Amino acid sequence: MTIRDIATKAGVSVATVSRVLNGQSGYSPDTRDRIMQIVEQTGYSRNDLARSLTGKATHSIGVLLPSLTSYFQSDILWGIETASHARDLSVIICNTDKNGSRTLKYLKTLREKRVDGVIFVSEWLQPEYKSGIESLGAPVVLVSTYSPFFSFPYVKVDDYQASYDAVAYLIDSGHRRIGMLSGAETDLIAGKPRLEGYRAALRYYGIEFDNSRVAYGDFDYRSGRAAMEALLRRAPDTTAVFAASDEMAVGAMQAVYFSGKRVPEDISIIGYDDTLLAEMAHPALTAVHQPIQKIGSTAVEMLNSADDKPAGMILQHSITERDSVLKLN
Amino acid sequence: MTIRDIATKAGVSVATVSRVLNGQSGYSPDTRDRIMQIVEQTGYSRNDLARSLTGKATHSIGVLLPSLTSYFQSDILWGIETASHARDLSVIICNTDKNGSRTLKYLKTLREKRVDGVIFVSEWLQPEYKSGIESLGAPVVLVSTYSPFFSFPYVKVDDYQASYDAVAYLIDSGHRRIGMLSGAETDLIAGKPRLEGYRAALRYYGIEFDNSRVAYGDFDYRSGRAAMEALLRRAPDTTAVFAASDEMAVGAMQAVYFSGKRVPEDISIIGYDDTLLAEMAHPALTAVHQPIQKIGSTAVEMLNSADDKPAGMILQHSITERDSVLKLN
DNA sequence: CTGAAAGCGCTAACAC
DNA sequence: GTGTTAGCGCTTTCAG
Repeated sequence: MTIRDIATKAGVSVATVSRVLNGQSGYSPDTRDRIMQIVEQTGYSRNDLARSLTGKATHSIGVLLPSLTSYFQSDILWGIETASHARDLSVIICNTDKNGSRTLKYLKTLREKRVDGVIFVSEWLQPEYKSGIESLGAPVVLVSTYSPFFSFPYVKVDDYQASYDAVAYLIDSGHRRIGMLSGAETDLIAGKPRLEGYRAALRYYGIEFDNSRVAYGDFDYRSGRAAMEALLRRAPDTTAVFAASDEMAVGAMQAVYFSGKRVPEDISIIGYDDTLLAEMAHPALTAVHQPIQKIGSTAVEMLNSADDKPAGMILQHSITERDSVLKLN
Repeated sequence: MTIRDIATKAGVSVATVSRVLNGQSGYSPDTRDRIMQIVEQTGYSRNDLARSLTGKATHSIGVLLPSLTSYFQSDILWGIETASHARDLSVIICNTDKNGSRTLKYLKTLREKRVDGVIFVSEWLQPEYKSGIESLGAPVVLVSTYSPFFSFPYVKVDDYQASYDAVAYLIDSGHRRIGMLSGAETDLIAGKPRLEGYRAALRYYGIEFDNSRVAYGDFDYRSGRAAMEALLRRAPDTTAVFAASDEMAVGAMQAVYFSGKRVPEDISIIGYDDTLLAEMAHPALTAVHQPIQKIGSTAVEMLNSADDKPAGMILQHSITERDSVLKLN
């Protein structure tokens, strides 16, 4: 069943059918009704491929993300999907698995599919992606990341400031011997900035930075647990810890329990992201809150705001207080 | 840059270019090299829309799921995405939000995009979807669900048997006063069967079913917590509980803690799914294991195995023992 | 108000 | 081996 079939049945031309189907003008109410009726009866479905081929939009966007299995990624995706659906955009997911060649392949596919835009989530854009991205010929926006090589609009929170605030919160609660479970220092998005924020807060409050109080991981549960074990070993007098992600924080809790200590009585922990995990933890996790879903939906909006996109958009973070931080004062 | 452009540059016809681009036969190595070189230079990218329009596949599938934000859904999606990528299929995600009209709208879009197949994850297929699904004109497979109205192939574990085994495990561990945190009885997929499995196990071991020991929720954390609170109130002498999902189990743990009891010393808990959450829980959660990612990838395989699809595929479940169940014997 | 016709970029006979 | 040509289903001038 094509537009031509229904044109024939209605005794009009394809042009007319196309017009009514697209809500344009230039036909009598009469013919419109006749056409619509036939459309209903026959169960005609327009072919979006043909439609897009004529040079219009494809009504689909691609989302590249390093992983699917964390509440953070899921929530971002939720925000993106919801906003897209509201705009009649289909979203194609691409799990890059932090793999360069996989990413390149996705970029190729996305280009062949002529997507209307692509969103990179938590991805560090390699210079080698340049040609692949440019030839996309579509707008791109960055989520929870940014790039020094590409000047794409981004939407994220201020990692440095958020970390600073988390640590300041710990200090305000009376803690002085504060450790950190950080991402890799080479990670210029979620690693270094958060670590710097931690150091800056210590500095501001006149607390000396002690290298033995920071342990590294890669944001996931297991690495958080391992990092905390190391930290506990190296600096057992630590009374509070700032974890660079909720998952790491939960891993840290586990390590604390197994060391025979308690949270928050012996060790306070503050997380980062404020995902559902923070609520599920026991004790419930105090954490830096990111408006995750909103970050996702904002990205979609930026994709569509043709021109005058801001260079970037920094969304507000905050601290959600729960039960994992002991107030010493 | 189209196939025609590169044909001109190479001094051959579009047909020839198409042939080499698609690895068909019928051209000299010479012309092939010439063409490929021009393709490289110009950075030509084939237009998949045009390609699909000619009646071939669209190389994309749609995945409908009720939610994005649970490890279970994420893992299923991971399995689907990974298997799809290996087959050069793009996956379009559709978050139905358990909403009928949203689902119908997605079905419409998916049809307009002429997807090669669609996968329903954990969705109960409403009769009203019938025309929408049929007019898709594409194969569909069901994941972690099945349908009495539609005879689509499905892939899942045996919910009834898995639940039976979970409860039998509890009984074997010496428990007799066993409760259950169930999904709605009206949920014919993950609700009723699991509840029936629970009852069957009790029956088999000669334990009387006690209605006050079962509380209902909807598989998520909060409902699990609330259900457990109710259960604790109604049947405080319960020594073990089977939760219909890991999330509910974790919610239950929280309720237990707040009631002043401990897991597993006072109350044992066994979960269902065996997601990352089970590992993150404290104590680590013993749970019914489902091969989640494999379920996802298997679904993609079924989509592609043209004919002779099995009516359904029941994957093996097992029990992952951790620390949330106390052995009374 | 409505129709004819020229593509959009590609594939697939069918010729030579 | 290689070229011609007829679509695939739709949008969009350009004419009436």
